[in-house]
Amino acid sequence: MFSLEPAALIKQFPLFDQELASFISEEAETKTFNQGDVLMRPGQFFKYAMLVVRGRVKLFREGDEGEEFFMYYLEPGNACALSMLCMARSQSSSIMAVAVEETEVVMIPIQHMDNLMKNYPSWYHFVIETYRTRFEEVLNVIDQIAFKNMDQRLEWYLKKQADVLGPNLNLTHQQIASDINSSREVVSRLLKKLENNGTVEVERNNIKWKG
Amino acid sequence: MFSLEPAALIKQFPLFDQELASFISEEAETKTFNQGDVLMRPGQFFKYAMLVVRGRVKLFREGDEGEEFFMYYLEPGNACALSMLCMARSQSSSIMAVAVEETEVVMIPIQHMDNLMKNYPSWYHFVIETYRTRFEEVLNVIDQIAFKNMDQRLEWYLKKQADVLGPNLNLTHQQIASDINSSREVVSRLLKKLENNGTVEVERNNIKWKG
DNA sequence: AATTACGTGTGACAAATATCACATTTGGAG
DNA sequence: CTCCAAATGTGATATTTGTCACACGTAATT
Repeated sequence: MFSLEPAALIKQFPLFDQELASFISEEAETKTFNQGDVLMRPGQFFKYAMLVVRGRVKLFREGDEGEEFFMYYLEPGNACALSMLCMARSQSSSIMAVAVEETEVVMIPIQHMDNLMKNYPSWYHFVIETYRTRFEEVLNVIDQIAFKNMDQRLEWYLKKQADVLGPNLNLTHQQIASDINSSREVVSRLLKKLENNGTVEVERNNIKWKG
Repeated sequence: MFSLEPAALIKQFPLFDQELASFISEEAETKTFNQGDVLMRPGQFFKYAMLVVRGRVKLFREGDEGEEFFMYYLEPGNACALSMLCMARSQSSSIMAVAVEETEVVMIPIQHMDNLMKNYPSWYHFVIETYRTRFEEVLNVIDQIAFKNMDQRLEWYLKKQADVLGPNLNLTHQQIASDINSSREVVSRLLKKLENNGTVEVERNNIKWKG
């Protein structure tokens, strides 16, 4: 469990200064999500800015026929950029966020945003940094799907997974195919190629990244 | 030519209030770019937040082999989100911005950002709105290239162009192909289909959108 | 041990898109 | 007008990716 102490906040969010951490400690709550819980769905309205302090959240785009296209993970120390972007007008978003393990989130009611922006410069820097990182991430996704073939995209995907989840990836080929919007057979074949390369080792329900 | 009067600013940027417009009027400059001028290139550092007041700027992602993948246009009243995101740390960006016609831009030196954020709530709302719009735009791009076939992507592309440039699009098939990362022949064939549909009329150097 | 569900492997084929080679049209420059 | 360069049209073919049908292996269950 995460304690909403200023010191703990600063440890998770090094950009925060003392005053900001104190304020959030006073005004925010934490909430725990179970694996599979939805933090954000298309059309939802935001009441809180959400900062991850434990666990892991998967962000993906939903296609018209229910395809789930993986975009990125939020880890402890990350904030959900969308929850901060949309708050100003409680706009709807078009992206799904799901906890992939038990996940704890600091929830800051959106009515504090103006105050935070105005009186806590370190909050503003944190927000900017959050936007910047996510924007960059999304641009990288575009690079991949616009310019690269499946084999490169698969490799990039596995690398990104390994960066976050560690080198042992408990994924079925079907899950991967869904995340990169391909098909199981294609993924199986490409994985075999990567295995011959020495880039991965493939077992049932497990892929070991050796890049 | 754009006059940096508060009233003119508010007309272009309705979210601005009087104080903000006065401040910008005092501290910013305008700069005119000719057609083809580069406003932003990968790796460049930002000294100004840039607000478009006249003309039109094309934003696109560059592939490793020089492909140019179209993302969106900035029109009068829009700001370059990247120029605001990166300023905080003068980060490098990985996206190109080129004027497609003579374009005038209000340049606000980045050293004013903290002050603007702190003391001008309408600035902060404008920034949030800018981010939100651009993020949404980029997510739509991902939708298209992740889930749609070329014919749908072409149609979407033409519609987006027509929304900005009007129904008469002075584009060659080659330019379109480059913008959607396809090839001229494919674009020609798909355009013919759309013409049979009644969605467009195709002439040399000109496509009339009738969606 | 037999059964079952699930994950994976594989070949044949289909569809979408890219590429190549070359023909044809069109508008403008001389 | 003539000619040239640019833009477009078109068929043949290659490549990439998706789909289908079914075989096989493995782990859990009865």
